[in-house]
Amino acid sequence: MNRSMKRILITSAIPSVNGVKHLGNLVGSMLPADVYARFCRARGYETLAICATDEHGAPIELAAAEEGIPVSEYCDKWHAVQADLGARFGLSWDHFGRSSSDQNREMTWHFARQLWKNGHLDVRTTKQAYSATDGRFLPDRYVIGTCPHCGNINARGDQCEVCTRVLDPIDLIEPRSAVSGAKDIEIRDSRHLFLKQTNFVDQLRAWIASHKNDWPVIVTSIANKWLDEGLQDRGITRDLEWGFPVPDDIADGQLAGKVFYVWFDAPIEYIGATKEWADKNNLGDDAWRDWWHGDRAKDVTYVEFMGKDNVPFHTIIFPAMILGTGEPWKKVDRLKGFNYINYDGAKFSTSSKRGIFMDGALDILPADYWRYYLMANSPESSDSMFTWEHFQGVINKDLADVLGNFVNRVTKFCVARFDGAVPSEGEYGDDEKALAARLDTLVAQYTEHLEACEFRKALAELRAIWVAANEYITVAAPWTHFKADRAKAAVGIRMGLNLIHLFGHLCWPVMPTAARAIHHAIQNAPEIIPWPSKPMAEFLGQLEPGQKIAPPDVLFAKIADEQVAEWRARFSGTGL
RNA sequence: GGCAGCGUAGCUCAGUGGUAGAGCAGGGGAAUCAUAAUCCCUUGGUCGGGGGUUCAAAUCCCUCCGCUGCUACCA
Repeated sequence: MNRSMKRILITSAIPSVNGVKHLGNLVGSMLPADVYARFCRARGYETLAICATDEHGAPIELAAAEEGIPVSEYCDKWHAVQADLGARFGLSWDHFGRSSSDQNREMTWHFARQLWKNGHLDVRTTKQAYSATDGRFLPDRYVIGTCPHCGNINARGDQCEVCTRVLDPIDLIEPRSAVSGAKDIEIRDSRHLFLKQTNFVDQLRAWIASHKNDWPVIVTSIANKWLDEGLQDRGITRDLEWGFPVPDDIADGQLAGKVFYVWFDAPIEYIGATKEWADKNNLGDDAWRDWWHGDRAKDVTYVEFMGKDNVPFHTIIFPAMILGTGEPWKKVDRLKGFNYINYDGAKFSTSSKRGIFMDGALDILPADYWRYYLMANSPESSDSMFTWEHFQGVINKDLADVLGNFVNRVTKFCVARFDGAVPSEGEYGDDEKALAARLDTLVAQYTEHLEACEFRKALAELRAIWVAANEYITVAAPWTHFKADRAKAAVGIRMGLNLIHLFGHLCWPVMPTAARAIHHAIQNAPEIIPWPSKPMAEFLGQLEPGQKIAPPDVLFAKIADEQVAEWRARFSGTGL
């Protein structure tokens, strides 16, 4: 393994296995992680991109019950669906794991044992709602009753959505089970393990302060808010059937029958999934350590992608767990947190099917349309807004007109006038030199922004590169010069073809399929299309005269007003 | 209620102390290779309201209004 290479470990917040994810889930974690991973591979960095489904927790247990199938079967089914949709969206994970894996169970037990051994876990007795009819403990939010503050008869046990007050199920008047409606709710004592997060406040504060300038504001402000409000020790076990059982050697078996809290084992799955990846590829029992542990992972830069809802778990709880092990685990270096994308003025909603989900998105348009739009408008500094008009405008203008039409006009003209081969006549002159100089700047800026995971800015540069090409071809005007000065026209088309070749390289991290189609117009593309490292003057002069080209079909079809009307109706959700 | 973020052109957003910006949309022109696609020029904003600090404020402080999120058992 070449250890002089830059090494980048990338994780996306792992999506709940529970159903198909919407574009809001995609845009904050999986998609930017993939664009960055592809960029890193294109640059030749040693890259490992990890994601997984999060398969534990009460909602999953209950969803399986609702479908009437065993939880493991439910997870198998939806993991496969999500893996398929991810692949169809071009998400190029090195491994898409499962938090319920054997590897993750071992890793979770290891973390728990270390924390227990080091005195960072407590056994405490808590009051939990129990439904005899359901035969189970109920999470707070699955107990429904009348709010003692405002009288709302459908208040949830964790919080009343009408008066927004935080509740305890004990407070509810006439509590009932959200699962069965049963009214025989009783409060029982239940022992649980607690992570003594308070042991790590100072270390966490210092660590977060050290990232004040390289993490987004949204990330440090959320993390500091938690610290400022005072950390509470956190329960890390639950009264559920489905999950990793607490081993008997922790607390002398006092936790028999309990499982670990989903948020305890979910972040560990980043490591567990790396082990799954190593096992799958027969890399040996210790290969995962090269990314995660001690000196073996010393040269790794670890980058995490997530929506803002996930930030507390990745800045406070998981780091506290890592600190508590007393072991040299890799901690996140760059934490890219995202805000939310709203749909036509309100939130995407999984429960009311409002908004666009990954399967529906692919039903109507290829993945690259979505990838480009979402990254060009990613909610980096604040929540962003999806509207169909805006989406239509961006796709039609940027992709169909500025990029697609450039490829089309140059290749078609080349076929009509130069026999479909790279013309050989003429020499590059001042216009071509000026273009190369301008592109040196734009490509460098595009590269810097991708390196910094500044996706909106990066894609604005990419677009500026396409615009520069259109400006050039307008001035070069080969269609005007063709009759009087064939060599001059040849120079313009040769440059145009080289520009298309450049686009194939530059688009690949964002739009892998379209990038390959663009590159294939000129010549075959390697599996990973490498990042241009040469100066533009050289890169744009590399196509061999006489080489045949192959004009592609329409790369990006325009979106018609009628389609927009149809899609708006289709995706408006069940609430309308 | 508490905390956090946001409020800049018709729309989506940059800009965090030094003469208000981009893309789209709108207006005018050029070109006719191309998916009627491109290129050039251009209209447009008392930077949510008010107060303060400063030689200078979209930017810092205070206050008010509005929107959004979080509030620890939804991930």
